[in-house]
Amino acid sequence: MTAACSRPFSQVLDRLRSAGLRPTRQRLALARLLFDSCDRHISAEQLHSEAMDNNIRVSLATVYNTLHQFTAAGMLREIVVDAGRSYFDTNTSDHHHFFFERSGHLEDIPGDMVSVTKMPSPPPGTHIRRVDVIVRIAG
Amino acid sequence: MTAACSRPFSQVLDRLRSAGLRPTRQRLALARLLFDSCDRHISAEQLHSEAMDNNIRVSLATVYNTLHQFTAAGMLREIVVDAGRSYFDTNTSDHHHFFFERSGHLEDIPGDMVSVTKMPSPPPGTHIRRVDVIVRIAG
DNA sequence: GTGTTTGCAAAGTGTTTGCAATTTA
DNA sequence: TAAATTGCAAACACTTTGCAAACAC
Repeated sequence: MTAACSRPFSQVLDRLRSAGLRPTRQRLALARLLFDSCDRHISAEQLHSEAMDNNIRVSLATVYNTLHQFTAAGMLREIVVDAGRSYFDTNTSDHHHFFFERSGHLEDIPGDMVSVTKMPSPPPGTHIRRVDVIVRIAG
Repeated sequence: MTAACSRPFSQVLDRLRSAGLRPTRQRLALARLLFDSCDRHISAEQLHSEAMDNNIRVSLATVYNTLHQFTAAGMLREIVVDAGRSYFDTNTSDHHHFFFERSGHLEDIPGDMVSVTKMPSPPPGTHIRRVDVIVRIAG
């Protein structure tokens, strides 16, 4: 039943602890939904209704809080492809995305499939936090 | 008075006509604000208040409509960096962006400063509409 | 005149917030 | 018990919509 790339329960617990987050019922249940399968790109509303489907009582506000807390803890990465909706990616390693405009669906592109060269340097005192590449697919 | 890279009035008119858009007072005034200087990254609210400052009477709804019509006509490009706010870029040539997270400010990166290699092909029947590279600057 | 465009205010969307009640350590 | 967390509903910011009045051709 456990998907090939699920994260062990203990690892999730450790991540929560080291982020100073108590392992509450809601956070554990959401973590299970998020990390029991691979490479999910999920919105808050989607995760909330998935929780409902699994009889996990959790409010939408808590889903938002939890997604942001997990993101701050490095367990998720936020992706913005489209004004007015955020997706959260369970794959936090270096990679990029196809965005299928027709369906709104996201798909990973491995980090080594893209190379960015000759980047101008950022102003002194600042640094590059991340480079997002979004390949927009139409049709 | 005219900035170095402004677009001639006649070109704007032709673009509007070929998109089937009547050159109304509002559209012409907004076009002037947008294209009289170079490489602007502007939100609907910003353009609306700029119009107010210049005594151009135009409603926010019309600013939104106009920005979308200009985008459909290829005169603008929409950029999404951040859920809940769209920017419109007056530079429609091939290029990418620095996004300064602290200030919310955008800056162009010339297209030839970035190279994307070995891209996986999109599914049959679809095509790549655009590749967006956003370099997120923190600090 | 005829069809397009506009402005307004209302509705819609996704997200955040304030605070009392609950839960955790 | 003290501090963190939750749920709810209300507030929010941005965007879109519906429709009558104004406008372009």
